[in-house]
Amino acid sequence: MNATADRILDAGQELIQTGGFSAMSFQDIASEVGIRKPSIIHHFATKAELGVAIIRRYRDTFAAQLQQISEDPAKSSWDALEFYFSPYLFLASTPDKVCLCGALSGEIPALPEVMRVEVKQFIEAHQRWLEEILREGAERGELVLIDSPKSLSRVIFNSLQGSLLVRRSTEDVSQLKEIINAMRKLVKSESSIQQIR
Amino acid sequence: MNATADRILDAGQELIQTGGFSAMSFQDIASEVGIRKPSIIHHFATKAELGVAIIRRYRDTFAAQLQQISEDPAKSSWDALEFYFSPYLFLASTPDKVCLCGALSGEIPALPEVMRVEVKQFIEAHQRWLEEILREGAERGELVLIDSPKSLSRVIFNSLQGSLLVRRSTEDVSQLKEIINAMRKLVKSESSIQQIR
DNA sequence: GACTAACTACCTAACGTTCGGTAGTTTATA
DNA sequence: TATAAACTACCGAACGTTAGGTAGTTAGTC
Repeated sequence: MNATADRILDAGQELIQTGGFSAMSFQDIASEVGIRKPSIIHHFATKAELGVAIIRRYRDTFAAQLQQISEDPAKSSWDALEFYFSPYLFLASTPDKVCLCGALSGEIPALPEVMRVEVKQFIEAHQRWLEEILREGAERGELVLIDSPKSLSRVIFNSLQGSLLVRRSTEDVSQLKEIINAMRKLVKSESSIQQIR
Repeated sequence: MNATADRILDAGQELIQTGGFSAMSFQDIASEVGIRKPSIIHHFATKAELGVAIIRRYRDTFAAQLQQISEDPAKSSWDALEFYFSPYLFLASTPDKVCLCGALSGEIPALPEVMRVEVKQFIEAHQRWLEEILREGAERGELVLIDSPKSLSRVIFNSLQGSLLVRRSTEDVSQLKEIINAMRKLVKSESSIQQIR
């Protein structure tokens, strides 16, 4: 059984990923957790503070997993890339969940300043990490890139975020899988000499 | 001098593209247009109705431009593609404007049902159009695709939407230009045999 | 008895929306 | 052609609801 603070974070994150930060209310969280609205304020003084706590927890968890993969010599660049894809594939299987940073990026203008810097750092970390995987993979000959690691990492990250975003409108679950397959081709040597139709 | 209804649509669209539909209030629009809040209701009975009108106008304008290009025999697939990129490049030059359908996709769960179907149709139209350009370009030998027209159109559309979204966090204006350059490479023959580092 | 976690009750501000009404213009009819 | 009816564009005031947040109080634990 989790502590109340954790359950508040869980419920809050879920609500942000499904409906956004603005649409998430203390009342929603309270109903979900089974406590009263002001009890949340007891744990997180303001909505902004709660938002920051949710981002930091998510980012730290993710960063720890990424580092673990990076440091494991048995894991190839392919493994790292597939690991990076896995949470997106999970999100694609849900009806309307998106990546936390994608959800928050969409409403940056409405966010308090303290949260904006957190989101920015989170996204930059993602892109740096992806770029590093691609660079290493290319150096070790495991990947053959069709463009520079920096450009490709931007393409991959932005397409994934875009797919999750757009899927909520189209309700087309397969689109993200399609994108990921396309991304796999972009870092594989075969596709770069094969010309399709 | 535009009619009041048009000026309401203009102000509303601007507000959605910079801050989102939820954050847009009748009061904001009224202040911008220079009328009082209830006067907006005289032209658009509900916020949802206003939202629908904004999407339809945007979509119709865009569709007309696209059709014009498609029917012009002097325009190549390249021209059509570059035309498709141009509004994104314009948006990238603004501080925080995103594509209307991107902005709305991000808050689909918060939108009234009547607006959701409009957004969905809009996005599907975009993707169909892009796919058609790619297919024709490949058939006429003007483009050499690294993947199927359908997959590639998804990659292009989602990357563009994702870039606009993410740019608001990173404040990195160059990223969208970078993406568009990468997209150009994906449909050019040279890049598909050239392997970069 | 101090501290923590939860509670009830309440606040202010903002939201979309409704209501009743005022000008000014257009249309229909006697 | 004068007059009445209807319509267009807008307004101020208020509604019910919801939001984030505050104050003060109670129950349980070390």
